[in-house]
Amino acid sequence: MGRGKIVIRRIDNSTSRQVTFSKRRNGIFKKAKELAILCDAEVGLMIFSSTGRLYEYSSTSMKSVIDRYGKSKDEQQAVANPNSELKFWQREAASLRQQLHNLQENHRQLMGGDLSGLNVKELQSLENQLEISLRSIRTKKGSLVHQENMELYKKISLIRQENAELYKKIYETEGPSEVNRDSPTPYNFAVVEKTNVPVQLGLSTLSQHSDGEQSTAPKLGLQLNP
Amino acid sequence: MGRGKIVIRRIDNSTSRQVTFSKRRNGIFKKAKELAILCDAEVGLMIFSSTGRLYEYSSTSMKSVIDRYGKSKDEQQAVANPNSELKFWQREAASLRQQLHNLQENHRQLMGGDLSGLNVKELQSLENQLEISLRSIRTKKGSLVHQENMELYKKISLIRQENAELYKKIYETEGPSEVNRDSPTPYNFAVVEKTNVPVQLGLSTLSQHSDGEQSTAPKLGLQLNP
DNA sequence: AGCTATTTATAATG
DNA sequence: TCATTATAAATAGCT
Repeated sequence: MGRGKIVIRRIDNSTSRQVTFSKRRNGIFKKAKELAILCDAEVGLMIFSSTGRLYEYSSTSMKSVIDRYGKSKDEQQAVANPNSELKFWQREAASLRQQLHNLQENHRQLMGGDLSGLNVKELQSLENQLEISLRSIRTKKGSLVHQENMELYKKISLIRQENAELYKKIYETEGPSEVNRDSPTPYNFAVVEKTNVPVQLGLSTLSQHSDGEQSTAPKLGLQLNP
Repeated sequence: MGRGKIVIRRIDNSTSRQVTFSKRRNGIFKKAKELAILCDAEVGLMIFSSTGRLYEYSSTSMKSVIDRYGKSKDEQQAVANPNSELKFWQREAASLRQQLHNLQENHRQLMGGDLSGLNVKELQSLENQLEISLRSIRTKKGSLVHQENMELYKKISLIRQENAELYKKIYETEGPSEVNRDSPTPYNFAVVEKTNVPVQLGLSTLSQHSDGEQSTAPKLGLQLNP
């Protein structure tokens, strides 16, 4: 795959050999990564250049790959080792790995992955499950947003109260001047009643939204920030 | 480098994944051999398939490569120690158990379980994920139901045709009597046109239902059962 | 397991 | 080393 065909034998010219090494090393690393991802494989690749330098790639970690390699080789030799504790742990790991694999498969399917091989009934059940999940998530989110808003209102109320007291101070020391005119209501109670109106709106909006666009809900709290 | 371009992501279909694995494994082994020869490099390549099978290549010997790797990394490989193997498996089991636990937690959360400890943003993300899943499930279900209906209509058409032929026989043997009056149209073609009307309705209903109550959809097929 | 239309890797070159 | 490009090689999608 180049301008000309080459024979696979050692490249004599040292410079060309280096250049080719660099290019092909990148190529094979890319291939290794693709294989690992596409085929869900664990890959370990070690390359020592002719100058002795190490280049490595592993889809997980080289230690894991080498350990697994050693283990795999031991199993292949199948030297009937009567060490029951070792066998116990090996079986334990195999069982756990199986469970993990099953759950991963389930999870992948759930997250919109591979739906082939499911019939209408199974799809209906999946759909129902997801709908139940969605409902409880939305409920939870709604109450969280509500709580968040409540805290924000409380905060606002406190700040307004503080303001009111500051105005009161100014009023007491300077007399009833124009300072009061273009300013918010200095009375805390009235302010609280005012700010409570959007709270009710926010709540009813949330419960209506159980099936549609809801990403605007969190903004309710933010809009009230000074 | 194939009939079509592909995205590098896990291949969902298990059979295709196996086929691709086999092809690409051969490809990468060839590349590794060529690199070793062309560039006078020492190469070690270990690949574990998703089913756990080991495939390996090394230009010298895997032991040599791993030893050299260990030296190069200034790490000692204690795999030879039989006691450490036990520890390895214990660690392996612990790690797998942890992964399993995490995934189970995730799964439970997803299936409408314990949502405490999640903030609004996380809940929103979960909600979005579930909505995507729901959409793809509904699409899949819709097409399955449609297919089912099509088969039922075909069946009905065949039965009506049979009926028509029976009527024809009666007509031919008994002459044009009253038998025909309170009975369905004996002509097959007309019947097929009639039964086609609900097909169109069913289809448009399905596509409109992408966001709302859809559990009635499967009944469309059932209502037509004799 | 083959077969090709395509994509991808890379040898040669600037 | 870097970029370009003509060409060889790999392989995705089929059968």
